[in-house]
Amino acid sequence: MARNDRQRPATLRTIAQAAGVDVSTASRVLNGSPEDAQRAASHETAEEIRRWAARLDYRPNPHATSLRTQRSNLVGVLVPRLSDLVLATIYEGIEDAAARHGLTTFVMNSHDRPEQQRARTELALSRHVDGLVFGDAHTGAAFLDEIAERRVPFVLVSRHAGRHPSVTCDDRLGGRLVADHLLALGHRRVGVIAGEPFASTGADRTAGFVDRYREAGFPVPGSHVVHSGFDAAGGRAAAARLLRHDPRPTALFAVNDFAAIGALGVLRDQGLRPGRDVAVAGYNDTPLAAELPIPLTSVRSPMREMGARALDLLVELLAGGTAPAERLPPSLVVRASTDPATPSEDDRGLLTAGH
Amino acid sequence: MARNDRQRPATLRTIAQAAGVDVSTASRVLNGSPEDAQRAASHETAEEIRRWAARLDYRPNPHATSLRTQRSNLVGVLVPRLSDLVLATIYEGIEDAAARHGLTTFVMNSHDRPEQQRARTELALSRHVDGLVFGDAHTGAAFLDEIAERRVPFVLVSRHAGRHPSVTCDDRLGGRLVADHLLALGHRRVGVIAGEPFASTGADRTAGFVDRYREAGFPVPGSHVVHSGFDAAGGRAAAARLLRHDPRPTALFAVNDFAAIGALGVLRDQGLRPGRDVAVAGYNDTPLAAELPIPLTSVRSPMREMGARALDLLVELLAGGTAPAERLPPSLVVRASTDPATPSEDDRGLLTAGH
DNA sequence: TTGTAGGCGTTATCAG
DNA sequence: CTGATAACGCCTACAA
Repeated sequence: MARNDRQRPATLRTIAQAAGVDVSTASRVLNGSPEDAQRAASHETAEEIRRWAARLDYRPNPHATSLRTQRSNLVGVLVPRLSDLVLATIYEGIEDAAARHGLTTFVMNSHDRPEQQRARTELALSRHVDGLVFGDAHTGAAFLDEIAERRVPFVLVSRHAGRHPSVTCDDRLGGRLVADHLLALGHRRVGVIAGEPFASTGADRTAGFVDRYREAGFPVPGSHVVHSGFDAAGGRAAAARLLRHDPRPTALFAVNDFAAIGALGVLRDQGLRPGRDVAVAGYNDTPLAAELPIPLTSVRSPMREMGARALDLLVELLAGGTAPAERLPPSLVVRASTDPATPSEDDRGLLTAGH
Repeated sequence: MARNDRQRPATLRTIAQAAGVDVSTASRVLNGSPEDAQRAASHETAEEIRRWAARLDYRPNPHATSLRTQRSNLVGVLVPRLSDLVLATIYEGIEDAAARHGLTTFVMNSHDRPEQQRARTELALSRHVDGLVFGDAHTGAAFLDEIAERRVPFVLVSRHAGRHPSVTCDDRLGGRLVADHLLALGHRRVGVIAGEPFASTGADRTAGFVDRYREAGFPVPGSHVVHSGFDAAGGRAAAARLLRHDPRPTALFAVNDFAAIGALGVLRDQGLRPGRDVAVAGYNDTPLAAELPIPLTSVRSPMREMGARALDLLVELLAGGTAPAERLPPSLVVRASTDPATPSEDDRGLLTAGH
């Protein structure tokens, strides 16, 4: 009893023989353009071919096609880590769009480590991908320039770097929205949990926020801008540092919801009430933001859309077109962590402000 | 200026010509087994070939190899949704293991919808994957049986179904651990937020929990077991229903951390203090569990390991071997949401009890 | 409208 | 030990 009796898939030859035509006719009918199909065979025989294809469960062998056409229809995607909800969501957008274009994507984690970015990229290249999407760009790193020089088509998503094509959220604007909101609530002494310095997301959100405060006449001192990991632990450490200032800030802006959650933890540990004693705002409007015991004010960024757009851009690039940088608009969602008056039971997340 | 000047990658022929040997020799040296390489050429020429390969940045074209060998080294992975932290983490484990085995994986979301499971699986099959990993198995669905009948190698992960090979957490045990804990704390009237009925995870966790309570002489009435989505919204709805009972349960077991977070929200909205008025326990020990304002008691399940093991099993299957079902052990992590005495600042998550 | 032939890059087989 | 040759499945230029 052979266990390996998974039958070989039908090939064009199989179909052609069954339908009594030659291989090229079958090919034109099944895999060619609609017009090709029309010209290739009479309606009658075309139908016959299609019937056989269906019956024999024919599917073109993509490896043969790739070999022949020099296109793999494969796209490599690099993210810091897929277990980061933000990047998982962006990837869902990428994957959706890829499916629409008949492309297959595969993701890899780089953990934001340069040597892993290199290694994973080389791995993707060795799979002969048609192009790449990077969700883990580091500003100022030479790596992407090198890839670009090798004429490998790619698009950045979420973070931008250099003049490479990218799809991002308008993070400066997002930072400004938070600043506007906190200013309106009367906060003058604020701290920023700024994320990793190499990520444009954190840098831009911080810059937009700080700019607005400076314009308003309340410049944020450097001591009140603290870099951090993008996770709760990072947020916790940064918040602890910021709260050591005396007088302490009355509001904290974390460039990321998870960091904000860490900050909330620190407040609780110190017996401070988020939203009353210290306001806290996050970024990305992660589904959890609305669900927290004290719902979190956050900037909503169009994560799925960013992913989808990035892949669309890549497709244009692959078609020989050109890809501009795109910035998608954010919007502020006000909740109780900055504004205790905000109703929290029924209309979670429905109260949005923003442009 | 052609924009399409991405140069064609070097092929075996290129290398062979450069090194002054024939193609098959180059092939044996570069892509054959180490012994093959030894036999194929003198150490001298072998080195020469390797040097050229490195210089010309040669990488075997995987499409050609697949075509020739009838193996794609591709594995399709199906999950309900990748933006679910649990599945993203499992997938990271899968991807790690796949890389170790020289396999490429690609993930797709099925949203737990049967028609999408079918469609995505067919898509994977049309990519000529060597095998599949399903993270979205539905108990009692005929779908997997059909796939098995077609002799497509696959392994289930996280959820089991039928007698198909699977790698899961020992969810019954996990449920028992929670029951043990709540019983020890004196809870006699408890409610279960049971997850989706088609997922073995929720069903087993519930069963283990309920069994233990029955054994202890406090059977959980059916009215106190409520199905729910695996997200916060689902948990919120279920918790609201459970808390309508009079007298109300003194403890809630949610088969999933996100559902537990939803339950925490409901408690807050009703002015009840988690851990004091009503105990809440979750499952999976998501990184967030420890970070919540009131840290969440949860069952730690080895998510990455499950993913990695599942892929290892698939590899065995592909090698013609056999794959038993595996259940990995869970462990309970006690925190303030069930036991207010639990210290919460310093040693979050370090206090584990376990099987 | 239909058919033929060659080649994409690799590997396996067979002959020297 | 080395080298030629065929074939994996598909696509397409060219011929009939």
